Amino acid sequence: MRNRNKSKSQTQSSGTLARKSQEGVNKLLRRSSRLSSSGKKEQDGFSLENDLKTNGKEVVHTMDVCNASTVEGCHRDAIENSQAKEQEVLHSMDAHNASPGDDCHKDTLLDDSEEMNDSDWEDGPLLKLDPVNRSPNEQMKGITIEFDEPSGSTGGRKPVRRASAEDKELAELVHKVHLLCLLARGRLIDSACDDSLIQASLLSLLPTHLLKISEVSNITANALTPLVTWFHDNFHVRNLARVERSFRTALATALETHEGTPEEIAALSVALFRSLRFTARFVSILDVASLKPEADKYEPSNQAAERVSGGIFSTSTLMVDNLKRDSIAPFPVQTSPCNKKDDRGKSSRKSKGGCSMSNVAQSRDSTSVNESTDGKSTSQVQPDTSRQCVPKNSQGLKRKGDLEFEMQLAMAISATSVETHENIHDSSDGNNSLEASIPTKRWKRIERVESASCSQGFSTALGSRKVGSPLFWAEVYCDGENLTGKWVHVDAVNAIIDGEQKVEDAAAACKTSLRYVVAFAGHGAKDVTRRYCMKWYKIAPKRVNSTWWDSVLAPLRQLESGGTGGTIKVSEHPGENSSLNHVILPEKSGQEASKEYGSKIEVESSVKDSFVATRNSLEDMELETRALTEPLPTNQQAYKNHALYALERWLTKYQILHPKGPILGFCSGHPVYPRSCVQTLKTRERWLREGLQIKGTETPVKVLEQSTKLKKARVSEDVCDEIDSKETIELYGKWQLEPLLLPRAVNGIVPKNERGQVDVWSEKCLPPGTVHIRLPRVFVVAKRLEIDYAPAMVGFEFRNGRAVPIYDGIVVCTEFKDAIFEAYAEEEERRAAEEKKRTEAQAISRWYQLLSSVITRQKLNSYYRDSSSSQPSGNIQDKNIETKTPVQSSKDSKQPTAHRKANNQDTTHTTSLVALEVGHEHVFLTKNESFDAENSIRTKQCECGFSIQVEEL
DNA sequence: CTGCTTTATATGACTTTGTTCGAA
DNA sequence: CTTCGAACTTTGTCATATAAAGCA
Repeated sequence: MRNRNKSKSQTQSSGTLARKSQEGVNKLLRRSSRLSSSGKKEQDGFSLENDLKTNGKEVVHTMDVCNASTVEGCHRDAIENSQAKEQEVLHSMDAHNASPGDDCHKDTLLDDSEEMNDSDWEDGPLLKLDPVNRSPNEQMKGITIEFDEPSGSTGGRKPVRRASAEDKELAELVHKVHLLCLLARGRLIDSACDDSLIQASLLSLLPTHLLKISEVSNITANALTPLVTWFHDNFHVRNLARVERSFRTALATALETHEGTPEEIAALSVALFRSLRFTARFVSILDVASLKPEADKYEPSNQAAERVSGGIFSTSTLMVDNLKRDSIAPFPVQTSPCNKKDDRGKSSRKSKGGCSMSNVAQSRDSTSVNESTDGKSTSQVQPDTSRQCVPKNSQGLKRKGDLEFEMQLAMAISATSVETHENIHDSSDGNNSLEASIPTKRWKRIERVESASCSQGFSTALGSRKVGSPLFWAEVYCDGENLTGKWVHVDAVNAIIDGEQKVEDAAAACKTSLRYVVAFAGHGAKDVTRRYCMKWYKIAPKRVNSTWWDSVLAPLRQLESGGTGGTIKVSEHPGENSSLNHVILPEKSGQEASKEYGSKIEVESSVKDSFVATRNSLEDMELETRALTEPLPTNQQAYKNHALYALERWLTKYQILHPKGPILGFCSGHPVYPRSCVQTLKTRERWLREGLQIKGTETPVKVLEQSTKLKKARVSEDVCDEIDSKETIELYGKWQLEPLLLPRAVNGIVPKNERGQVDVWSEKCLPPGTVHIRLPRVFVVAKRLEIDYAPAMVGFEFRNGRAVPIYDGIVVCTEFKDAIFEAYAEEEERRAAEEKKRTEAQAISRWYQLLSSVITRQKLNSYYRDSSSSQPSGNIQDKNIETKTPVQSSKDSKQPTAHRKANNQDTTHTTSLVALEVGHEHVFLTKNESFDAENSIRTKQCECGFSIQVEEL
């Protein structure tokens, strides 16, 4: 028996073991697949970013590159034991030696394996590929993984693996954390811009004639032009491999050398404006990790590399971080020679791209190190900047990504060249369409050249990189604009003033979306995305839940509005920043105040207060207006989830237009309604849950037909008419409702529903005059007292593919509440007493059983003297159990047995007492044990001869 | 030939009101 | 005899994402 037990438990445990290890391996596989792909990316100069999105733990690893390889190693070791999957894993790990085009193949492989784990695990190794005999050399040659498509790989290409809820949650968390980090970074930069030393140094550099600008009272955007031009001519974006201690020192260095990252240059411009007593903000696109899981999985997301090796903030400023990695990465990633070469070529190309926005200006002054690697492509656009730096690469092997990149670069350059020239001299907004058309044409031309020069075809649909995107700029408050004053976009890096409409296009050209544009000032921040984003419906789904974001920004907004008011303030009332938060009448006082302010700098502090508050609220209004006056999208799909507009055809089953109008416009013939007319409909029962009921006279506004389930019912029941009425779902809208009015409880009778119960979704669902008593077994009391009650259903449980109601307590009339509580207390007391009595009785009976068996045994022993007390039989030793059981010896049999019972697991009764001298402690060594398999009785023996028999269950 | 629209398909999310049998 | 509780079992529908086809 024991043997059987043992083997059984072994099989059981091995069963669970197998399951456990399978789970473990699956997990490892998943992780290693990520690691391997990231490992590959390291070598390609790409990134570990995907890990950020897939596994929380890996976030840690991705934070420093050096760990990654170690981790990979560990995984490898760990996986070594799992025979079946190992090969695949190793193989996929080796994939980083393969060419970059293998992404999808690899994914296919991993996905397949993941899916098969459930069913095929026990069937032995999956020899899809035969990697065992493959020599490392072969792998090093960059042989692509080939497999014979054993499963017929449905659909041919990459199997789409949908993100699970877990993935989404994780992605959202990463997104949020990233946002917070970027906000923090922005505040850091903002406060560095306030540094008086830096501001003073900037002022000292400024030519005298430009200093006068601070005396202009009603500053306009145009008035800023000479200042911005000067700044642009004197400060340049550059690749810099600096190991910066803090941003402030970085900024100081940038100031000293007149060059720095776009971030630094933009920050310097903000500092300059502030030093001239302008109200200026540092504005940044927060280029966060995607909210959707694996959204940029197939992008060659080089930006992610920056997140790892460089700062998180400078995600899209490739040049800086790539260079950094190449030159100063503390733990250079292992790269095979060929890869390395490639990598370098690529990164230099990237770095060139990073500066593209400012290339035009920089080419004037040849400090720019940004060499173009491919004369052909760029020369069309910017002949001056192209110099052959890495000619080999450009002639020889070109990969899809490179071509793509070069095209984008060219595009960006062309876009910049147009914008820059036109904007400096003329800040009107009329030439948008012209500008937009030019890059496209260029692209086409370039593409033609490229495809001609490179025999291999390529797809322009390939993932594109975020290169050279404008990410940082300044906003200066110009009182001279718009009567009331206005925040003016000033991109000193690219010498663009008042080009807020161009930001979106420029960013889009670089595949950066304006999900979050945040302005930093006064240690606070404000979301100004709406100023720059024209197509809100496109970015809205890419942003976090707005309540979360608003709550995060709320305190920062306060600071910001204080800061933007405070900067411009005259120093007479320095302590006023904190008291700026009361909003006074928005528009009128604002205009007055601005006029007053414009006339003279000495203004009364109260007026200033209102002015400041108004400035902030004016901006709010401006942004709000933009939000509400978004142009109608031209494609229908945009209306699907548009926040402002709706098309009837995109409504869901449970939606309706009420009232149906006004019609705001037409989109390919379909009338466009305001989204506010869209009402969500619910069934009577659904509304009940919210404590609402349908007004007596109302008829369902929409009736849906239910299908499959009731067709079956019809077949079985053959009662068509009745079911037909059942087959519809009657929906009602909000406007048809009134607060729930349940029949009042009268005469102690609880009004119940058709099931004889009360659905307690919330307090509102309780009929008036009743209470919900949530106590276990309380219904017994009510029944005993003959009080009318209804079981309270509180929800559903999904069991066996079926919904089962959950009951909790009862609903009774209020007047019985106290009586029930009283009776319940009594009842519980009684029950507890009974329970106690029962347990005691049970204990006594068990003692009785035990003792009588002991006595019986003893009688038998004394009767048949010859039978020995110890019965050695089988010799099975259980090494696992080594018991030292101290047994108080006593002639009274009760105590030791009790003791033994307590000390031995699974013991039901014991026998065989030998009187011993007092004080001896029995020691039961494992080697003295024996086990009778037939009766499953274990006999333990002390050195003194005392033995004890234990029946194992 | 590109880009938009439609359609098909797959998946995730959400839905949600029993029966039978055996032990106490 | 009644009562209680556990086991059984895998539901349908809608929204959404994606690919592919269709179309201008």
